[in-house]
Amino acid sequence: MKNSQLYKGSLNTIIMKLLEENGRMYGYEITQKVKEITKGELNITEGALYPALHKLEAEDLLDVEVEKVDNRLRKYYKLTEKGTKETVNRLTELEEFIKNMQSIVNPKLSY
Amino acid sequence: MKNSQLYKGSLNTIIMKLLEENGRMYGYEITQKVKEITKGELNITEGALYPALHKLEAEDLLDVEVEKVDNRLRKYYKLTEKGTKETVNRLTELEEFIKNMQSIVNPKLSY
DNA sequence: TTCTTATACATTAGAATCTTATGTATGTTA
DNA sequence: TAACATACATAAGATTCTAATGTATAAGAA
Repeated sequence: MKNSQLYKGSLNTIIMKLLEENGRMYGYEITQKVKEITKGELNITEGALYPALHKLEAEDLLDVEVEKVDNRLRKYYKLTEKGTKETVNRLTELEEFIKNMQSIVNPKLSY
Repeated sequence: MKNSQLYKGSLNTIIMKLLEENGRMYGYEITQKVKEITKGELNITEGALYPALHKLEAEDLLDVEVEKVDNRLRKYYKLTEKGTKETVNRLTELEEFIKNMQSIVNPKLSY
């Protein structure tokens, strides 16, 4: 499936929100969770996901713990303290973004 | 003002929706309209706007008419027939996108 | 009168984010 | 035994943007 260009720029916020909600998750789990929530409409590709996780970790927003489950490697990510604080900002930004887009799409209702 | 990364990918949809709403508009007018609707929160830069307009025109989604008003050049853009049809798709995509993002941000309300 | 701000177009270098393709490895199911 | 699922990763190239710069006219302030 091809994702709309609209999703560009929203991946970091999605990752951080899911981690806030679920405590800790590994990469593959995130892709499956997003697929489930959006009923298959949004598929996060590995080429987008893994670099994003690495960058968030480098920015000290995520911590990682490596575990071996069923003889397979898993990297569990969770929000750092800094990441938890930043998630609040990102979610506020997302709400503002959605509100603004709705104002543009449905001007009668909003201004 | 710095726009959130979230807006990345949404400019084409914004332009097309405004043209659907207002018949025809010129570039500068679009930037002012968006600023007004979003109460100053979203500022479209020229470096984003003009290439986007040129691309939409090249894709046969927009038509352009050049006029001189008060001794200043204006390029009025309007949707082509193809552009009008495509706008419906883009707006549907935007609604799906917003719905999906809300499902992720507010799981209790939506799944 | 000169400087700033507003109007109106445009391009370009570089950044950020993504897709598509490819690679490695293990486990499960047809 | 072949396909699919799980689980990580990178890399080339595309797309979309920001920030900077450029041209030109008009209006308003110092």
